[in-house]
Amino acid sequence: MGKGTKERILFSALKLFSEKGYLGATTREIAKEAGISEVTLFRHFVTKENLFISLLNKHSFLPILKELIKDYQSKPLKESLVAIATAFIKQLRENKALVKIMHAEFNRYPEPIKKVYKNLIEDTISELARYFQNFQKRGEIISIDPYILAQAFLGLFYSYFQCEEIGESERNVKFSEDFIISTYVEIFLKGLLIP
Amino acid sequence: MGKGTKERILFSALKLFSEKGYLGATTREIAKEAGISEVTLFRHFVTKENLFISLLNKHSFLPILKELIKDYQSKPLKESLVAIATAFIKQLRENKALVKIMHAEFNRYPEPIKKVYKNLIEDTISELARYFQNFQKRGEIISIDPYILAQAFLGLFYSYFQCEEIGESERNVKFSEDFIISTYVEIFLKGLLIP
DNA sequence: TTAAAGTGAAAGTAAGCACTTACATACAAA
DNA sequence: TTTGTATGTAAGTGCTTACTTTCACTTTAA
Repeated sequence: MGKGTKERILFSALKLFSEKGYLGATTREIAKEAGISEVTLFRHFVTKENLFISLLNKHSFLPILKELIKDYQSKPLKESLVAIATAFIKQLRENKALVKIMHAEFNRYPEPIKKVYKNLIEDTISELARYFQNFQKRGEIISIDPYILAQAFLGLFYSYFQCEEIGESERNVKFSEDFIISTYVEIFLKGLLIP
Repeated sequence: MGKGTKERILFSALKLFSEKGYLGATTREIAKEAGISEVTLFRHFVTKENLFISLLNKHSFLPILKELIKDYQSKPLKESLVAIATAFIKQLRENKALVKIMHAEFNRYPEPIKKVYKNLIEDTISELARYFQNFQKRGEIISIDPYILAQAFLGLFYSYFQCEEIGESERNVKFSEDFIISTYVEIFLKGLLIP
Protein backbone atom coordinates (compact mmCIF):
# COMPACT_ATOMS: atom_id res chain seq x y z
CA MET A 1 0.00 0.00 0.00
CA GLY A 2 1.18 3.53 -0.69
CA LYS A 3 3.00 4.92 2.28
CA GLY A 4 1.79 8.43 1.62
CA THR A 5 -1.81 7.33 2.03
CA LYS A 6 -1.28 5.91 5.49
CA GLU A 7 0.47 9.07 6.61
CA ARG A 8 -2.28 11.24 5.20
CA ILE A 9 -4.93 9.24 7.05
CA LEU A 10 -3.00 9.51 10.31
CA PHE A 11 -2.60 13.24 9.80
CA SER A 12 -6.30 13.81 9.15
CA ALA A 13 -7.25 11.52 12.01
CA LEU A 14 -5.07 13.51 14.39
CA LYS A 15 -6.74 16.71 13.25
CA LEU A 16 -10.31 15.44 13.56
CA PHE A 17 -9.82 13.47 16.77
CA SER A 18 -8.26 16.58 18.29
CA GLU A 19 -11.18 18.73 17.21
CA LYS A 20 -14.08 16.41 17.89
CA GLY A 21 -12.70 13.69 20.10
CA TYR A 22 -12.50 9.99 19.43
CA LEU A 23 -16.25 9.55 19.80
CA GLY A 24 -17.20 12.69 17.90
CA ALA A 25 -15.08 12.18 14.79
CA THR A 26 -16.43 9.80 12.16
CA THR A 27 -14.43 7.61 9.83
CA ARG A 28 -16.24 9.18 6.89
CA GLU A 29 -15.04 12.63 7.84
CA ILE A 30 -11.50 11.45 8.40
CA ALA A 31 -11.42 9.78 4.98
CA LYS A 32 -12.87 12.85 3.31
CA GLU A 33 -10.38 15.12 5.04
CA ALA A 34 -7.54 12.85 3.89
CA GLY A 35 -8.90 12.90 0.34
CA ILE A 36 -9.29 9.12 0.17
CA SER A 37 -12.27 6.80 0.34
CA GLU A 38 -13.59 5.41 3.59
CA VAL A 39 -12.88 1.89 2.36
CA THR A 40 -9.20 2.67 1.97
CA LEU A 41 -9.11 3.85 5.56
CA PHE A 42 -10.42 0.50 6.75
CA ARG A 43 -8.07 -1.38 4.47
CA HIS A 44 -5.18 0.35 6.19
CA PHE A 45 -6.34 0.30 9.80
CA VAL A 46 -9.06 -2.37 9.99
CA THR A 47 -10.96 -0.59 12.81
CA LYS A 48 -11.42 2.95 14.08
CA GLU A 49 -10.04 1.79 17.40
CA ASN A 50 -6.93 0.58 15.66
CA LEU A 51 -6.47 3.89 13.91
CA PHE A 52 -6.67 5.75 17.20
CA ILE A 53 -4.22 3.41 18.87
CA SER A 54 -1.81 3.90 15.97
CA LEU A 55 -2.05 7.62 16.59
CA LEU A 56 -1.37 7.22 20.29
CA ASN A 57 1.71 5.16 19.59
CA LYS A 58 2.92 7.55 16.92
CA HIS A 59 2.70 10.55 19.22
CA SER A 60 3.86 8.83 22.35
CA PHE A 61 6.64 10.34 24.41
CA LEU A 62 8.12 6.91 25.05
CA PRO A 63 10.34 6.57 21.94
CA ILE A 64 11.58 10.13 22.38
CA LEU A 65 12.46 9.38 25.98
CA LYS A 66 14.32 6.22 24.99
CA GLU A 67 16.38 8.14 22.42
CA LEU A 68 17.21 10.85 24.94
CA ILE A 69 18.32 8.40 27.60
CA LYS A 70 20.59 6.71 25.10
CA ASP A 71 22.08 9.98 23.86
CA TYR A 72 22.60 11.48 27.31
CA GLN A 73 23.95 8.37 29.00
CA SER A 74 27.37 9.80 29.69
CA LYS A 75 26.22 13.35 30.43
CA PRO A 76 25.58 14.70 33.94
CA LEU A 77 22.16 14.06 35.47
CA LYS A 78 21.02 17.64 35.53
CA GLU A 79 21.69 18.18 31.86
CA SER A 80 19.79 14.99 30.99
CA LEU A 81 16.77 15.88 33.05
CA VAL A 82 16.58 19.34 31.50
CA ALA A 83 16.62 17.74 28.07
CA ILE A 84 13.93 15.23 29.06
CA ALA A 85 11.69 17.89 30.59
CA THR A 86 12.12 20.16 27.57
CA ALA A 87 11.24 17.39 25.16
CA PHE A 88 8.31 16.30 27.31
CA ILE A 89 6.76 19.75 27.35
CA LYS A 90 7.39 20.17 23.64
CA GLN A 91 5.63 16.90 22.93
CA LEU A 92 2.68 17.78 25.16
CA ARG A 93 2.34 21.14 23.46
CA GLU A 94 2.43 19.66 19.97
CA ASN A 95 -0.46 17.33 20.87
CA LYS A 96 -2.20 19.79 23.12
CA ALA A 97 -5.69 19.38 21.64
CA LEU A 98 -5.49 15.60 21.68
CA VAL A 99 -4.20 15.48 25.25
CA LYS A 100 -6.96 17.80 26.39
CA ILE A 101 -9.75 15.91 24.70
CA MET A 102 -8.44 12.53 25.80
CA HIS A 103 -8.65 13.46 29.45
CA ALA A 104 -12.16 14.76 28.98
CA GLU A 105 -13.50 11.62 27.31
CA PHE A 106 -11.27 9.04 28.86
CA ASN A 107 -13.89 7.32 31.00
CA ARG A 108 -16.10 6.86 27.95
CA TYR A 109 -13.49 5.06 25.86
CA PRO A 110 -13.75 1.40 24.98
CA GLU A 111 -11.64 -0.74 27.26
CA PRO A 112 -8.86 -1.55 24.73
CA ILE A 113 -8.11 2.12 24.18
CA LYS A 114 -8.03 2.84 27.88
CA LYS A 115 -5.64 -0.02 28.33
CA VAL A 116 -3.29 1.11 25.57
CA TYR A 117 -3.18 4.63 26.97
CA LYS A 118 -2.59 3.47 30.53
CA ASN A 119 0.19 1.18 29.39
CA LEU A 120 1.77 3.98 27.39
CA ILE A 121 1.93 6.16 30.48
CA GLU A 122 3.12 3.36 32.72
CA ASP A 123 5.80 2.33 30.25
CA THR A 124 7.03 5.88 29.98
CA ILE A 125 7.26 6.23 33.74
CA SER A 126 8.96 2.84 34.01
CA GLU A 127 11.50 3.79 31.38
CA LEU A 128 12.44 6.91 33.31
CA ALA A 129 12.37 4.93 36.55
CA ARG A 130 14.96 2.52 35.17
CA TYR A 131 17.11 5.50 34.28
CA PHE A 132 16.91 6.82 37.85
CA GLN A 133 17.72 3.39 39.17
CA ASN A 134 21.15 3.48 37.51
CA PHE A 135 22.08 6.58 39.45
CA GLN A 136 20.75 5.00 42.62
CA LYS A 137 22.93 1.94 42.10
CA ARG A 138 25.96 4.16 41.66
CA GLY A 139 25.02 5.87 44.90
CA GLU A 140 24.57 9.25 43.28
CA ILE A 141 21.02 9.82 44.46
CA ILE A 142 18.93 8.61 47.38
CA SER A 143 17.06 5.32 47.18
CA ILE A 144 13.38 6.21 47.05
CA ASP A 145 11.23 3.93 44.90
CA PRO A 146 12.35 4.93 41.40
CA TYR A 147 8.87 4.58 39.86
CA ILE A 148 7.49 7.13 42.32
CA LEU A 149 10.45 9.36 41.57
CA ALA A 150 9.81 9.19 37.83
CA GLN A 151 6.11 9.79 38.32
CA ALA A 152 6.81 12.88 40.39
CA PHE A 153 9.23 14.23 37.81
CA LEU A 154 6.85 13.86 34.87
CA GLY A 155 3.93 15.07 36.98
CA LEU A 156 5.83 18.20 37.86
CA PHE A 157 6.20 19.19 34.22
CA TYR A 158 2.76 17.98 33.26
CA SER A 159 1.24 20.38 35.77
CA TYR A 160 3.46 23.16 34.41
CA PHE A 161 2.02 22.47 30.98
CA GLN A 162 -1.52 22.52 32.36
CA CYS A 163 -1.03 25.87 34.07
CA GLU A 164 0.27 27.39 30.87
CA GLU A 165 -3.10 26.53 29.28
CA ILE A 166 -4.99 28.69 31.73
CA GLY A 167 -2.82 31.80 31.63
CA GLU A 168 -3.80 32.21 28.00
CA SER A 169 -4.77 35.85 28.24
CA GLU A 170 -1.95 36.95 30.49
CA ARG A 171 1.01 35.37 28.69
CA ASN A 172 3.43 35.24 31.53
CA VAL A 173 6.76 36.00 29.86
CA LYS A 174 8.60 37.28 32.90
CA PHE A 175 10.86 34.23 32.77
CA SER A 176 11.89 32.16 29.81
CA GLU A 177 10.70 28.61 29.68
CA ASP A 178 14.29 27.37 29.69
CA PHE A 179 14.87 29.19 32.94
CA ILE A 180 11.74 27.75 34.55
CA ILE A 181 12.60 24.22 33.48
CA SER A 182 16.14 24.57 34.73
CA THR A 183 14.92 25.85 38.09
CA TYR A 184 12.40 23.05 38.46
CA VAL A 185 15.04 20.45 37.70
CA GLU A 186 17.43 22.00 40.19
CA ILE A 187 14.84 21.91 42.94
CA PHE A 188 13.95 18.34 42.09
CA LEU A 189 17.58 17.25 42.06
CA LYS A 190 18.42 19.04 45.28
CA GLY A 191 15.86 16.80 46.96
CA LEU A 192 17.55 13.69 45.61
CA LEU A 193 21.22 14.20 46.31
CA ILE A 194 22.91 12.21 49.03
CA PRO A 195 23.53 14.55 51.97
CA MET B 1 -47.53 16.30 35.32
CA GLY B 2 -46.05 15.24 38.61
CA LYS B 3 -43.45 17.71 39.78
CA GLY B 4 -41.36 15.05 41.45
CA THR B 5 -40.87 13.25 38.16
CA LYS B 6 -39.46 16.29 36.41
CA GLU B 7 -37.03 16.93 39.24
CA ARG B 8 -35.89 13.33 39.26
CA ILE B 9 -35.23 13.43 35.52
CA LEU B 10 -33.23 16.64 35.86
CA PHE B 11 -31.24 15.15 38.71
CA SER B 12 -30.39 11.98 36.79
CA ALA B 13 -29.63 13.97 33.67
CA LEU B 14 -27.17 16.13 35.59
CA LYS B 15 -25.47 13.04 36.91
CA LEU B 16 -25.18 11.27 33.57
CA PHE B 17 -24.31 14.34 31.50
CA SER B 18 -21.58 15.12 34.02
CA GLU B 19 -20.20 11.60 33.80
CA LYS B 20 -20.53 10.93 30.10
CA GLY B 21 -21.09 14.31 28.52
CA TYR B 22 -24.04 15.49 26.52
CA LEU B 23 -23.11 13.32 23.55
CA GLY B 24 -22.18 10.27 25.59
CA ALA B 25 -25.25 10.03 27.80
CA THR B 26 -28.35 8.42 26.29
CA THR B 27 -31.96 9.22 27.05
CA ARG B 28 -32.53 5.56 27.87
CA GLU B 29 -29.87 5.63 30.56
CA ILE B 30 -31.17 8.87 32.00
CA ALA B 31 -34.70 7.50 32.18
CA LYS B 32 -33.51 4.28 33.76
CA GLU B 33 -31.41 6.16 36.32
CA ALA B 34 -34.44 8.30 37.17
CA GLY B 35 -36.59 5.21 37.55
CA ILE B 36 -39.09 6.31 34.91
CA SER B 37 -39.72 5.24 31.35
CA GLU B 38 -37.99 6.85 28.39
CA VAL B 39 -41.37 7.96 27.06
CA THR B 40 -42.06 9.98 30.19
CA LEU B 41 -38.76 11.76 29.73
CA PHE B 42 -39.81 12.89 26.27
CA ARG B 43 -43.25 13.86 27.46
CA HIS B 44 -41.63 16.22 29.94
CA PHE B 45 -38.81 17.64 27.85
CA VAL B 46 -39.73 16.91 24.21
CA THR B 47 -36.09 16.64 23.08
CA LYS B 48 -32.75 15.70 24.59
CA GLU B 49 -31.50 19.14 23.62
CA ASN B 50 -34.31 20.69 25.57
CA LEU B 51 -33.50 18.66 28.64
CA PHE B 52 -29.89 19.79 28.53
CA ILE B 53 -30.88 23.42 28.09
CA SER B 54 -33.21 23.12 31.08
CA LEU B 55 -30.25 21.87 33.09
CA LEU B 56 -28.08 24.77 31.98
CA ASN B 57 -30.71 27.26 33.01
CA LYS B 58 -31.34 25.52 36.30
CA HIS B 59 -27.67 25.58 37.29
CA SER B 60 -26.89 29.00 35.89
CA PHE B 61 -25.14 31.55 38.06
CA LEU B 62 -27.33 34.33 36.68
CA PRO B 63 -30.31 34.06 39.07
CA ILE B 64 -27.95 33.76 42.05
CA LEU B 65 -26.12 36.87 40.89
CA LYS B 66 -29.39 38.80 40.52
CA GLU B 67 -30.42 37.86 44.05
CA LEU B 68 -27.08 38.90 45.47
CA ILE B 69 -27.10 42.25 43.72
CA LYS B 70 -30.57 42.94 45.09
CA ASP B 71 -29.63 41.89 48.65
CA TYR B 72 -26.35 43.78 48.74
CA GLN B 73 -27.55 46.97 47.08
CA SER B 74 -26.99 49.17 50.10
CA LYS B 75 -23.83 47.42 51.29
CA PRO B 76 -20.29 48.60 50.49
CA LEU B 77 -18.79 47.47 47.19
CA LYS B 78 -16.07 45.29 48.65
CA GLU B 79 -18.46 43.30 50.76
CA SER B 80 -20.72 42.74 47.75
CA LEU B 81 -17.91 41.59 45.51
CA VAL B 82 -16.67 39.13 48.11
CA ALA B 83 -20.16 37.69 48.34
CA ILE B 84 -20.43 37.46 44.56
CA ALA B 85 -17.03 35.82 44.16
CA THR B 86 -17.76 33.35 46.96
CA ALA B 87 -21.08 32.37 45.45
CA PHE B 88 -19.54 32.12 41.98
CA ILE B 89 -16.84 29.72 43.11
CA LYS B 90 -19.34 27.72 45.13
CA GLN B 91 -21.58 27.37 42.09
CA LEU B 92 -18.66 26.36 39.85
CA ARG B 93 -17.56 23.77 42.35
CA GLU B 94 -21.02 22.29 42.70
CA ASN B 95 -21.21 21.77 38.94
CA LYS B 96 -17.54 20.96 38.49
CA ALA B 97 -18.00 17.85 36.37
CA LEU B 98 -20.53 19.51 34.10
CA VAL B 99 -18.41 22.63 33.63
CA LYS B 100 -15.39 20.51 32.83
CA ILE B 101 -17.13 18.31 30.31
CA MET B 102 -18.90 21.23 28.66
CA HIS B 103 -15.65 22.97 27.86
CA ALA B 104 -14.22 19.79 26.43
CA GLU B 105 -17.15 19.04 24.12
CA PHE B 106 -18.34 22.55 23.44
CA ASN B 107 -17.30 22.73 19.80
CA ARG B 108 -19.21 19.53 19.07
CA TYR B 109 -22.52 20.74 20.45
CA PRO B 110 -25.49 21.45 18.22
CA GLU B 111 -25.83 25.13 17.48
CA PRO B 112 -28.86 25.82 19.75
CA ILE B 113 -27.01 24.54 22.81
CA LYS B 114 -23.94 26.59 22.00
CA LYS B 115 -26.11 29.63 21.66
CA VAL B 116 -27.93 29.12 24.96
CA TYR B 117 -24.63 28.66 26.78
CA LYS B 118 -23.04 31.71 25.19
CA ASN B 119 -26.06 33.82 26.03
CA LEU B 120 -26.02 32.57 29.61
CA ILE B 121 -22.43 33.72 30.01
CA GLU B 122 -23.02 37.01 28.26
CA ASP B 123 -26.11 37.74 30.31
CA THR B 124 -24.27 37.02 33.53
CA ILE B 125 -21.44 39.34 32.59
CA SER B 126 -23.91 42.00 31.49
CA GLU B 127 -25.78 41.76 34.78
CA LEU B 128 -22.58 42.33 36.72
CA ALA B 129 -21.60 45.08 34.29
CA ARG B 130 -24.84 46.94 35.02
CA TYR B 131 -24.02 46.67 38.70
CA PHE B 132 -20.59 48.21 38.15
CA GLN B 133 -22.14 50.93 36.06
CA ASN B 134 -24.11 52.19 39.06
CA PHE B 135 -20.91 52.81 40.96
CA GLN B 136 -19.40 54.49 37.95
CA LYS B 137 -22.34 56.87 37.68
CA ARG B 138 -21.94 57.77 41.34
CA GLY B 139 -18.25 58.43 40.62
CA GLU B 140 -17.06 55.79 43.04
CA ILE B 141 -14.96 53.88 40.55
CA ILE B 142 -13.19 54.72 37.30
CA SER B 143 -15.02 54.63 34.00
CA ILE B 144 -13.62 51.70 32.09
CA ASP B 145 -16.08 49.79 29.90
CA PRO B 146 -18.16 48.02 32.54
CA TYR B 147 -18.59 44.85 30.49
CA ILE B 148 -14.84 44.39 30.30
CA LEU B 149 -14.64 45.07 34.02
CA ALA B 150 -17.23 42.42 34.78
CA GLN B 151 -15.55 39.94 32.45
CA ALA B 152 -12.21 40.47 34.18
CA PHE B 153 -13.76 40.00 37.61
CA LEU B 154 -15.47 36.73 36.77
CA GLY B 155 -12.45 35.54 34.78
CA LEU B 156 -10.21 36.13 37.77
CA PHE B 157 -12.23 33.77 39.92
CA TYR B 158 -12.84 31.31 37.15
CA SER B 159 -9.09 30.88 36.74
CA TYR B 160 -8.77 30.45 40.51
CA PHE B 161 -11.28 27.63 40.29
CA GLN B 162 -9.38 26.04 37.40
CA CYS B 163 -6.07 26.13 39.25
CA GLU B 164 -7.62 24.43 42.23
CA GLU B 165 -8.51 21.52 39.92
CA ILE B 166 -4.90 20.89 39.02
CA GLY B 167 -3.36 21.09 42.49
CA GLU B 168 -5.33 17.99 43.40
CA SER B 169 -2.44 16.10 44.90
CA GLU B 170 -0.84 19.03 46.69
CA ARG B 171 -3.91 20.49 48.44
CA ASN B 172 -2.66 23.95 49.03
CA VAL B 173 -4.16 24.84 52.39
CA LYS B 174 -1.67 27.47 53.38
CA PHE B 175 -4.37 30.12 53.14
CA SER B 176 -8.08 29.82 53.62
CA GLU B 177 -10.27 30.32 50.60
CA ASP B 178 -11.99 33.26 52.27
CA PHE B 179 -8.64 34.95 52.68
CA ILE B 180 -7.69 34.40 49.06
CA ILE B 181 -11.01 35.71 47.78
CA SER B 182 -10.78 38.74 50.00
CA THR B 183 -7.26 39.48 48.79
CA TYR B 184 -8.23 39.08 45.13
CA VAL B 185 -11.17 41.45 45.57
CA GLU B 186 -8.98 44.00 47.34
CA ILE B 187 -6.46 43.95 44.52
CA PHE B 188 -9.20 44.23 41.93
CA LEU B 189 -10.85 47.12 43.76
CA LYS B 190 -7.61 48.97 44.31
CA GLY B 191 -7.27 49.14 40.57
CA LEU B 192 -10.72 50.69 40.20
CA LEU B 193 -10.79 53.41 42.82
CA ILE B 194 -10.63 57.01 41.72
CA PRO B 195 -7.19 58.30 42.66
C1' DT C 1 -68.29 8.17 40.20
C1' DT C 2 -66.48 9.98 36.28
C1' DA C 3 -63.26 12.49 33.50
C1' DA C 4 -58.78 14.07 32.90
C1' DA C 5 -53.96 13.76 33.45
C1' DG C 6 -49.67 11.06 34.24
C1' DT C 7 -47.38 6.97 33.54
C1' DG C 8 -45.45 2.45 31.73
C1' DA C 9 -44.63 -1.47 28.40
C1' DA C 10 -43.83 -2.75 23.85
C1' DA C 11 -43.14 -1.99 19.41
C1' DG C 12 -41.67 0.74 15.78
C1' DT C 13 -39.43 4.63 12.75
C1' DA C 14 -35.66 7.12 10.85
C1' DA C 15 -31.11 8.42 10.96
C1' DG C 16 -26.23 7.92 11.74
C1' DC C 17 -22.46 5.14 12.45
C1' DA C 18 -18.65 1.49 12.03
C1' DC C 19 -17.66 -1.79 9.00
C1' DT C 20 -18.32 -5.14 4.70
C1' DT C 21 -18.81 -6.84 0.05
C1' DA C 22 -18.47 -6.79 -4.86
C1' DC C 23 -16.75 -4.97 -8.79
C1' DA C 24 -14.09 -1.73 -11.63
C1' DT C 25 -9.87 0.87 -12.61
C1' DA C 26 -5.02 2.32 -12.77
C1' DC C 27 -0.42 1.10 -12.69
C1' DA C 28 3.93 -1.16 -12.11
C1' DA C 29 6.81 -5.31 -12.06
C1' DA C 30 7.63 -10.01 -14.03
C1' DT D 1 0.83 -9.74 -21.62
C1' DT D 2 -0.07 -11.17 -17.19
C1' DT D 3 -0.26 -10.57 -12.46
C1' DG D 4 -0.36 -8.27 -8.12
C1' DT D 5 -1.15 -4.09 -5.53
C1' DA D 6 -3.52 0.17 -4.23
C1' DT D 7 -7.29 2.54 -4.85
C1' DG D 8 -12.38 4.14 -5.94
C1' DT D 9 -17.62 3.65 -6.28
C1' DA D 10 -21.82 1.90 -4.87
C1' DA D 11 -24.53 -0.66 -2.21
C1' DG D 12 -25.59 -2.79 1.92
C1' DT D 13 -25.43 -4.95 6.95
C1' DG D 14 -26.14 -4.52 11.63
C1' DC D 15 -26.16 -1.84 15.59
C1' DT D 16 -27.28 2.19 18.37
C1' DT D 17 -29.90 6.15 19.33
C1' DA D 18 -33.25 9.93 19.44
C1' DC D 19 -37.84 10.10 19.10
C1' DT D 20 -42.94 8.25 18.13
C1' DT D 21 -47.14 5.67 18.49
C1' DT D 22 -50.47 2.88 20.65
C1' DC D 23 -52.80 1.03 24.36
C1' DA D 24 -53.69 -0.13 28.95
C1' DC D 25 -53.20 1.14 33.74
C1' DT D 26 -53.28 4.26 37.92
C1' DT D 27 -53.83 8.42 40.32
C1' DT D 28 -56.05 12.85 41.02
C1' DA D 29 -59.75 16.11 41.06
C1' DA D 30 -64.37 17.71 40.11
